[in-house]
Amino acid sequence: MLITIDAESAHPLFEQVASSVRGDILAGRLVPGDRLPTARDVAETLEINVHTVLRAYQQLRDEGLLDLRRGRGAVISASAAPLADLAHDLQALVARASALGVAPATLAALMKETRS
Amino acid sequence: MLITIDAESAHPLFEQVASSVRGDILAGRLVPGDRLPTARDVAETLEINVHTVLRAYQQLRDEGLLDLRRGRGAVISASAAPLADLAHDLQALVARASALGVAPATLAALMKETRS
DNA sequence: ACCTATTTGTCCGTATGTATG
DNA sequence: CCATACATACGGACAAATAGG
Repeated sequence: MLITIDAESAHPLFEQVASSVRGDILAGRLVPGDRLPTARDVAETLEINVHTVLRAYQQLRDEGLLDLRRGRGAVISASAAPLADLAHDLQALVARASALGVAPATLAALMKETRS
Repeated sequence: MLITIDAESAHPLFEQVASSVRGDILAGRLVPGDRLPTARDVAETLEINVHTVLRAYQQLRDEGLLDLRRGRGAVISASAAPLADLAHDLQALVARASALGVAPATLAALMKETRS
């Protein structure tokens, strides 16, 4: 488990932390059940504030990728498993939308309002 | 515009603020284009911290209900665009993901990592 | 059943950055 | 150029759930 950030990046720190974990899940380096280091540990390692890490963790929780429990820590959630497969079709959709001038962010917004 | 909270409630303050605004939108008391009072004003009125209000506002933004702009304030967002065709395939993908136990929010997060 | 340490959750305060008007 | 208002980050404090002794 390696969470990395780039102080020079224009992206917010909390977003970088979330993105780093997300990438590890997509790449299969993190699988359901795996535990992330505690927010405090990550914060100390990266030399950033605990709240910044917690914000990243909570964002991932909102995305359904992380299971957070007080006193227990952060665990990759079960629903994070079949992501690699979906990622392929997702890219196709994004490409198609892009050709229509629809930005990924717009698609993402649409997606949140889509009921299955 | 009246945002109310209950100090005795077990629900978090930021959630109560978000819920209050959400209710007003659902009830039609707030329509697209309407401006919310600034976070600082709400905080002072309710005697809570600005961050607590901002957190509520940002959650509503993540839900697609609010449009936040620096220096301008918080505006109820216009309902989503047409994109009917795209929405159809989108729903199919969401349904497929759902069958795999993957939440829409997870897909939306994935999208951020997808390059077109 | 009790106590303690751990770890996330919330809230407050402060400071600085940045887009808007 | 300047005031406004959201955005991010840091710091501290206490609460609440969990796990372990």
